Amino acid sequence: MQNVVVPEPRRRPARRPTINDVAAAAGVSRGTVSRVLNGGHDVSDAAQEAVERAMRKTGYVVNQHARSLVTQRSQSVAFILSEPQDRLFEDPNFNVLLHGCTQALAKHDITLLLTLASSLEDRKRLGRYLTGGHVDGALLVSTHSGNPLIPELLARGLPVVACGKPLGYERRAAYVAADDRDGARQMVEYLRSTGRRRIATITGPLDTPGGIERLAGYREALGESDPALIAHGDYTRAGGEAAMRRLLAQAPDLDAVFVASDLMAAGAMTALQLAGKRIPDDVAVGGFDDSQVALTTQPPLTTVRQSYPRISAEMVRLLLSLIDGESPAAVIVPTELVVRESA
Amino acid sequence: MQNVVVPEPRRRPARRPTINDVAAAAGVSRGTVSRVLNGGHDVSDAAQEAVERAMRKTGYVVNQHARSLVTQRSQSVAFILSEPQDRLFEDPNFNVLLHGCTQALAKHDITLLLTLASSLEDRKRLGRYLTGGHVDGALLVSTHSGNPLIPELLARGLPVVACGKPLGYERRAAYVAADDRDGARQMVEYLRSTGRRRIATITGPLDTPGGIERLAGYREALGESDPALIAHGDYTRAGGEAAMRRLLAQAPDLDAVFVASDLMAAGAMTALQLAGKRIPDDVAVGGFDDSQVALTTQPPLTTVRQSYPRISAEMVRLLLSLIDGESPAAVIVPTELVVRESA
DNA sequence: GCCAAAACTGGGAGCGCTCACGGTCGTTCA
DNA sequence: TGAACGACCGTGAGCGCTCCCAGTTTTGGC
Repeated sequence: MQNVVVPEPRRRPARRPTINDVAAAAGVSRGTVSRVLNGGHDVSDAAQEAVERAMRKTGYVVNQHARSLVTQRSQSVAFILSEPQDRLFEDPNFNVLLHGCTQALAKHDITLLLTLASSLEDRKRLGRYLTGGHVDGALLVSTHSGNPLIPELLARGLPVVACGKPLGYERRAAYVAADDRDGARQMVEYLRSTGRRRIATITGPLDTPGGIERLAGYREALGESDPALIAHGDYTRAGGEAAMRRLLAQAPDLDAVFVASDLMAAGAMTALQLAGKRIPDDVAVGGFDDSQVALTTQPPLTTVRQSYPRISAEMVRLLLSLIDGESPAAVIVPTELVVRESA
Repeated sequence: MQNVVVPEPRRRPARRPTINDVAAAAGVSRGTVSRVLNGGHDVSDAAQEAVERAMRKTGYVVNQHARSLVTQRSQSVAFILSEPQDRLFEDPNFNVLLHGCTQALAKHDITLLLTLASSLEDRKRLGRYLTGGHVDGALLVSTHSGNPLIPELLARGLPVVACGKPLGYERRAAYVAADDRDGARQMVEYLRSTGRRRIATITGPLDTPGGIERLAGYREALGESDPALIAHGDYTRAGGEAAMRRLLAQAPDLDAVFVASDLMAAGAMTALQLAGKRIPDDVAVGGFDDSQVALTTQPPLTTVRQSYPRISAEMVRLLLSLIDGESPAAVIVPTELVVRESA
């Protein structure tokens, strides 16, 4: 007898029940089961109950692919994370944003999917995935400009809502942004109102909306300003510290500094304290974000609050309207000055 | 003239091209286009090129739902985050795990989807989503026992691989776990080898695999042990600090402590230092995880490394084999002692 | 008691794709 | 020369659902 290789018998895992199985079990037609599945209109109580019993008995779960094929809807949207090295995770605000979106979408029975794309290769696959009909729309946090995913999704007609102005696509993509410029203006005006006259700033990277807009707000509030009072940071604590050192060298007489993020502000405070400056007596410090760190600095940080719950709610509202066929819009959410002890 | 409400004209956004459009444009049949889409076997060079040109011209993107409907595959798997308050995000190791899985799946052209489920409501929707055929399988980080999603997914026959022993489902769900017990044993034996005689431990929560197994390893290495040398923590820094204080009260003569996580170990070190103990002179401290914090403590922490890249690779391998019809298996990944200055 | 409207139900068509099958070539080899 | 084969291609069937239309039954108003 030969050693015959039996063609793999791969036990098919017991075919999933379909709508037909349920219909048969309930003694009704496919159509009636479908009606029960979709809200139960025009279904008699008897039929409704028979179907429900049959579904329980057969362990039926609707096949989303079949459904989506005809409805052209997947009842899910993607939250795109496409930064190479994703620091977003570490940002507590990001968590708030994410959960806010999840909750808001849940009200419409839509599942939120987080998708990562670090490498170029990833980004390609993700592009295919997203435009292949898997999701009804996408949310994304736009940080640095030039995210290659945006034009692709836009070209395919996928509804996209960005959090923060999507540099280069402001006209074509919908977005929700905090009123960075106004927040910065408020802060600087507040600093002036407390008698500060040499107000410096540490900006975010100038290829990010927050970097640009907050600087613009600073300039707006100050009229013209001394270039020596401006230093650029990168939204990290260390970056803020380094920028503050540069500022102190360039303009030793500064008496206030508006820093474009709380984390950088924390770094700046360290630099100031190491330089022997008292906060706020010698130098007032203002931050931006009202994140966790604002409460842990010594002294607590005066900052600008952006309401993330509000932002996430608006993002979802916008996305749903896009999915419904509306045209892209921009929503600017107000910011609010939060005065603590650092200024 | 009456004010007639015109039934919403909703401009249909220019029907997406289908495989038939491509076939027509290329002058071939549906079947040939499909073959090109799926690897291009049995397709002449001329046809191949005509189809590719037609796809470019029409801007064709395959409809994943239609494809999935017949293949019963979605080419995507979910990574489930179902902790209510997700601290995982803050854990740098989690990032490594996530990216590792993404990369490993990418090799098979499978997209990884992160899904959140904080509330019960969320969990229900997620259950529906996952079992509705949207994904081919799921990866999950099992922390506390009793995750209600596990039995549901298992019942529906969805392939599931857990990271860490899924308490209560060890037999039915596949999992990959670090060799917690052996790691703990190694650490304690190392502490003994350096002459320590009163070795205490701070455990993780006892409804987590890490909590249980690391304690078991500690006990194994020590034979019997004094209950006064055991305190329970919750994987937080503050929890570690509190547990250390309790230990110092219960057993002031302890000369070493094995802490079940680096973060707790950092807290424990704070408590020790506040109590005037020198590390490692008076008390040696050993951690677990080899996370970022192990390098930032003063002195640097001796700890147990678990290889997250390895774990993620194994998880993906296991999941793919499950999807292929293999039966669940458990993989235990070795752990390794990393000696620094704290012990 | 009659008729129209409302309530409910069944089933055909079709969403966009893959798969299996069978047909048509041109080649090869006895 | 012709049978056998491989390369290539087209087509029907069908995945599991929703949608819609054409019934059939029930209800209500006069």
